[in-house]
Amino acid sequence: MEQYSHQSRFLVATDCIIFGFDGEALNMLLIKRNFQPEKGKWSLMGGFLQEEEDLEVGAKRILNELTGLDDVYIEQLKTFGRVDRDPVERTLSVVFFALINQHQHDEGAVKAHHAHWINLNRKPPLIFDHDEMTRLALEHLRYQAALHPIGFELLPEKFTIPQLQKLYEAIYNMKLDRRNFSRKILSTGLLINTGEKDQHAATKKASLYQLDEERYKDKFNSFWHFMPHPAGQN
Amino acid sequence: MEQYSHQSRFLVATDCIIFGFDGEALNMLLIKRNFQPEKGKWSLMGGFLQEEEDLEVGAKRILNELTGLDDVYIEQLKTFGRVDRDPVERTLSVVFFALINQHQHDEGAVKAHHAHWINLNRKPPLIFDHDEMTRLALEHLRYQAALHPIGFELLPEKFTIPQLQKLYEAIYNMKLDRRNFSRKILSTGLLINTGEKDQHAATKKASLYQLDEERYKDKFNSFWHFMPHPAGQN
DNA sequence: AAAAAAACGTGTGGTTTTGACACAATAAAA
DNA sequence: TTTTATTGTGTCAAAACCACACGTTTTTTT
Repeated sequence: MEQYSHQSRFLVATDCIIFGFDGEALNMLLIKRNFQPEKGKWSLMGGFLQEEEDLEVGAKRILNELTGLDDVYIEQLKTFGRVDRDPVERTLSVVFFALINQHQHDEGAVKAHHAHWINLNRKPPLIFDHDEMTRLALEHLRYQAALHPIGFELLPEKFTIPQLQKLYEAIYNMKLDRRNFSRKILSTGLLINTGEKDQHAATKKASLYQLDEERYKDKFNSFWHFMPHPAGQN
Repeated sequence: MEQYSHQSRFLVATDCIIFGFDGEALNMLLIKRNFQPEKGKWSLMGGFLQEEEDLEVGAKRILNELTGLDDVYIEQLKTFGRVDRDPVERTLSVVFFALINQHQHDEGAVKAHHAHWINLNRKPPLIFDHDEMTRLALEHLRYQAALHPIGFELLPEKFTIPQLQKLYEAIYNMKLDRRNFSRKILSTGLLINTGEKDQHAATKKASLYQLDEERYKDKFNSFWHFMPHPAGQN
């Protein structure tokens, strides 16, 4: 069959926005390009889609190449297609959104790609339309994290409630009330107290929790309001 | 510059999921293909992306071709890229999600494309991965409508609260309490009572409302809970 | 060794929001 | 003019929310 032969064909790339959390601030993994075009500038990690490769597989390939990680939380975010978004040749970019446990990645692979964890509040300008992609991803993260129990993807398997709170505070750039936050999170029934205590802590040691995987899958799409409602918003 | 010359290029299509509401049920606009492949089967409206065309422009072109409408609410939903999703040749499809006022479209254009408004509850199987696209779109509609004041896009400019409620009931396939629904919707402050009454009604005439465009834009991204919380969900 | 400091865990109370439900008002039809 | 269908407004108890207080645990300070 040759019905499509007269249609145009396009380059398709995948770019990944990789968020990580170091316990204090929200970071993203960026690379300093050592190839043309825009050599030396900051950009998202990306690559071209291969002939026989599914989109998500392509994204995971790129993620694995950079972080050494395999089981990463990713979502397809949006496809960017402005005609002139890549000065070399028109390229569509399917943008993926990834959350990883920052302390688990492969240092070597990161170094090899000239990649760095950059605090979101100190992000340099990126090439092409990567700033726009980043804005969208952050918006999406805020949206998702307010409604779904997604933050766990950024934390180690076992974590404390105060750690989780710090993560939320970093995501939204706001202070939260310790007691209300704890009550809200626990009321989801998604957390299991392991009985262990966080030995890192300098003062009173907080309990370590882990996800109840069963309930997590079940209730992922329930609606929640993890963020407080500023008075008068409704 | 020729840096990308050795990379693969792909066909890129746009498919549109077009939702409409006839006052009773939620419908989508589907076409009966009169061309190969899969001639005679039902499918979404779609078309190939053109060389110098932005993605959203392409989607709007296709929408306009089918409905005659120009200012349509659309969102990019997701890009489908399974290697074998189109049997003729690998084609990526960027799926758009459109909400239109069903009573405003161009009958002629619809007929010319062998298109029909099909009640979502009686949707026939569609070609390729269009069923999966539809599922995702419905899920997205439910998600969006539960949290954002998006339903208005499916109604005429002036509408009554009971009309809006019927729309929500159609979206979620559930009955809602009239009084609570009204209270919730009005509490958003997004509706202006025009003072007019709906002259269609057979009994007591309901007030016609319209969107407060100003506040709508401002508050679109506020969080709401338009759907009731079944007891014990949280 | 005792006191201070820091951070954690749980509780309380007033306010707001929610969901279930009742009743009066309006307009056409019988 | 009665009946019927539908709309607008109100009530109340339960639940959720937020602001805030207090006691506990562990390290640091003196």
